[in-house]
Amino acid sequence: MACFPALSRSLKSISSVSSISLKKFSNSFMIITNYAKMGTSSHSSTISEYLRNDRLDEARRVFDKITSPDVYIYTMLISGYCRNNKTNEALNLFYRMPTRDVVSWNSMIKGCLDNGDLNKAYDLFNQMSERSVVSWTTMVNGFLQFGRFELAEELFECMPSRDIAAWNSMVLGYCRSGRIKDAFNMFKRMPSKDVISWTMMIGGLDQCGKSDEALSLFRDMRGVGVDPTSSTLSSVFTACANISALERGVQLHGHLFKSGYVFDAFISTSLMTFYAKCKQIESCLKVFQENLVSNVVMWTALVTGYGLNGMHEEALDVFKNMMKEGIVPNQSTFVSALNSCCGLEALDRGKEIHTKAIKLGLFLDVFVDNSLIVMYSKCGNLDYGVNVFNNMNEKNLVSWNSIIVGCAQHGGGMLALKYFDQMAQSGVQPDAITFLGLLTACSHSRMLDKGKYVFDLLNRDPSIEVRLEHYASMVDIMGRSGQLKEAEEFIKNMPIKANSMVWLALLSACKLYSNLEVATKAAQYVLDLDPHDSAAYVLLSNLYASACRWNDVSRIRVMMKGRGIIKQRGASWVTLKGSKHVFNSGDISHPLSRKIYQKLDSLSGKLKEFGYVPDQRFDLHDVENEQKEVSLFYHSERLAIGFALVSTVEGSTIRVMKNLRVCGDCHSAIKLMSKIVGRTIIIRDSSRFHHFKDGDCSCGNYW
DNA sequence: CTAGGGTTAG
Repeated sequence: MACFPALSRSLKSISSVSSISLKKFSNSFMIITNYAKMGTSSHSSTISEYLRNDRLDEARRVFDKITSPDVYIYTMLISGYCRNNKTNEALNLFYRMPTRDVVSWNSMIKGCLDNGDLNKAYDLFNQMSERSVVSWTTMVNGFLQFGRFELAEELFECMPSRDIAAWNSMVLGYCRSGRIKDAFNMFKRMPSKDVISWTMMIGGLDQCGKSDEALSLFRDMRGVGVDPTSSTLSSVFTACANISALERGVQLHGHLFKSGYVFDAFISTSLMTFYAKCKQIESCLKVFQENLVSNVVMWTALVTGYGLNGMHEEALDVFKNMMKEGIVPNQSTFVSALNSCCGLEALDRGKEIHTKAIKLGLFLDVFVDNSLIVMYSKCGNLDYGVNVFNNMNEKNLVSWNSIIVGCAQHGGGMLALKYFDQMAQSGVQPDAITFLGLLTACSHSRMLDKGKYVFDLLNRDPSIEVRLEHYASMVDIMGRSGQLKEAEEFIKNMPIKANSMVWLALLSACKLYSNLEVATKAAQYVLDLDPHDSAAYVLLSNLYASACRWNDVSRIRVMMKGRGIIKQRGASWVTLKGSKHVFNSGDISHPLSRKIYQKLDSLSGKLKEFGYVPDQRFDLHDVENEQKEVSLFYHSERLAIGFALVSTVEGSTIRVMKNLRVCGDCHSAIKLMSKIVGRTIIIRDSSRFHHFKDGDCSCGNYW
C-alpha cells in the first residue's frame, strides 16, 4: 500500500463516473475516429504495415510526414513502441498528442504495465478524466500481475460496472499466482460466466495440481450447456495428461473425432502430450501425423514425447527431421533435445546441438543454457558446463542449482560452495534442490564441517522444507568421515521418520569403515523398511565377507534368493561417434576384443612396476558379483577403458559410464593407469563421477 | 495491430 497512499481517496472520486456517461462518451468518440480515419487512411495503412513487422523507425518516418496526425495514428504508433519496450518514445508521443481519447490512455497504461512500470501506469490511470471498463480492467490486471492483490481487489470492487472480462481478469490473476481458492470464490461470485471463465478455472485448477477437480469442473461446464472451445479442450487434455487419465482422454478424443471436430494445433499438441505422458507414443505420433498444420510447438511436443518414453534416439531423429522440414527449433525444442542427449549420455550429440543453438542465436537463452549445463555435466564434461554457466547474462535459480549439482556430482565440493557464495551475492534465493546439491557436494568431497554448516543453514531457512534426501545426505557426510555413532544418533533424533534411503547411507558408511556392529542395525532398518533394496543385501554381504564371516555371507545370499532379489549385472560403456559400446565383465564379443585384451595385458605389466598389487578380496566378492573366474583385469570398466585407449586419440580424455559402483581394486588400478597412459579418465558410476588423473582420483578414495 | 479476459511444447 505504501506506494499508493492515494488509492482509497482517488478511488472514491473515480467511482462516481457512471457507466451511462461512459457509454455516451465512447459513442461520440467513434464518430470522430471514423471521420479522422478518412483523411489519413493511406498513411495509416502504411504505418500499420510497418508496425506489424516491428519496423518502428520506418513507421515513425511516415508518421512524421503527416501534418496533423489523428488520435488513431498516434495511438497506433504508441502501441507499436510499447510492444517493442520503447516506453519512453511512447510516452513522448503520448504527451505530445493534441487530444487523447480513452483508447490512447488505455494503450499507454498497458504499455507501462508491460514494461514493468506499475507506478507510471497507475499515475496515468489516476490522471484520466473518463475511464472505460477497459481502463479499469487494464489497471486491475496490472496490480494482479505485480502481485498487488489487495490493490487489485480494492480497485475491482470500486469499478462502476464490471463486465465478464473484468471478472475473468480477477479469476485469472488469482489462478496465475496459485491462489486457487480466491480464484474459485471469484468464479462462484460471478453474476454470469462465459466459456472463457470456465476455461480459465479449469486450467487454473490443473496448474495448481488439482487436475481431477479440473476435469470435474469440465463436466459441470458441459452440464450447464456451455460448449467448449479449442482452449477449453486443450486445457482438459493437459489435465488428463497430468494425472495420466488415459481412459478419460481417449474417450473425449474419440468423441470429438466422431463428431467431426476440426483439431487445431493447440488441441493436437495437448493431445500429443497427453498420449506421450500416458506412454502411448504411437498415438502421440498418430496425432502428429494426422494434423494438417505443423508448427514448432507440435514438433517439440513430439521430441519431448519420445524423450518421455525413453526413446531418445528417436527424439533426436525428430529434432533432425524437423530442421530438414524447414521448421526452426526454438528454446523449448533445444531443451527437449538436450534432455535426450542426457538420456543417451551422448556428449558428442550434445555438442552438436549446442553448436546449432549458437547458430540460431539461442546461446544466451537461460533455458537453453540451463539445459546445456545439465547436459554437459551429466555427459561427463563439467568444464564445458562451467563455461556455459560463466558466460550467462541472466542466471536463475535453475542455473545455480544446475551448476551446483554438476559440481557435486563431479566431486567439486569447494567449487560448489564457491558458486553458492556467488548465488547468495546475486540475490537468488536457494531452494531444497540447492541444499541437496550442496550437501551432496560436501559428501562427495568429504567435507564434514562444511556439510554441517550447510545443514545448519538449511535448518535456519523456514521457507525450505527439510526432506528425507537432505537427512540421508547429512548421514552420508558424517558416515564418510567415520562418524558412524554420531550418524546413528542423528538419524534417531530426526524430526521425521527415517526411510530406507537414510539408513542405507549409514550402511554404506559402515562398509567403508568395516563397522559390522552399526552395519547390522542399519541393515535391519533398511530391510524392514524396504525388503527389496538389493543394495542393502550386497553391502551387508560384502561386509560379512571382508570379516570372513562366510556363514553370514551365505545366509544373506539365501535370503536374497528367497525374496527374489537379483543383483544387477555390472556393465560399462563408452560412447564414440554416436555409438554406444557396452562391455560386461570378461566380455569377448566386441570386434576389437583382441586389441583390447592385448592393451590391458600390456598395461597390467606396467601396473605392477608401479607397485600395484591386485586386491583379491574384490575378486571373490566384489560389489557387483561379476563372475568369480574372471580376472580382476577384465572387469567391465577396464574393458571399456581398454576400448577407449585403442580407439581414441592419444592424450584425449576418456569417458566411461558404469551402472554400478566401481570396485575397489579397479579404482586403484585405474588411478595408476591414468598416470601410465597420460590420460584423464572420467568414470561415472552409480553415484558420481570419478576423475582419474596423474595417479589420483577426485573422489579421494571414498565413494 | 489504437485498449481489457482463455489454449499447446518446455
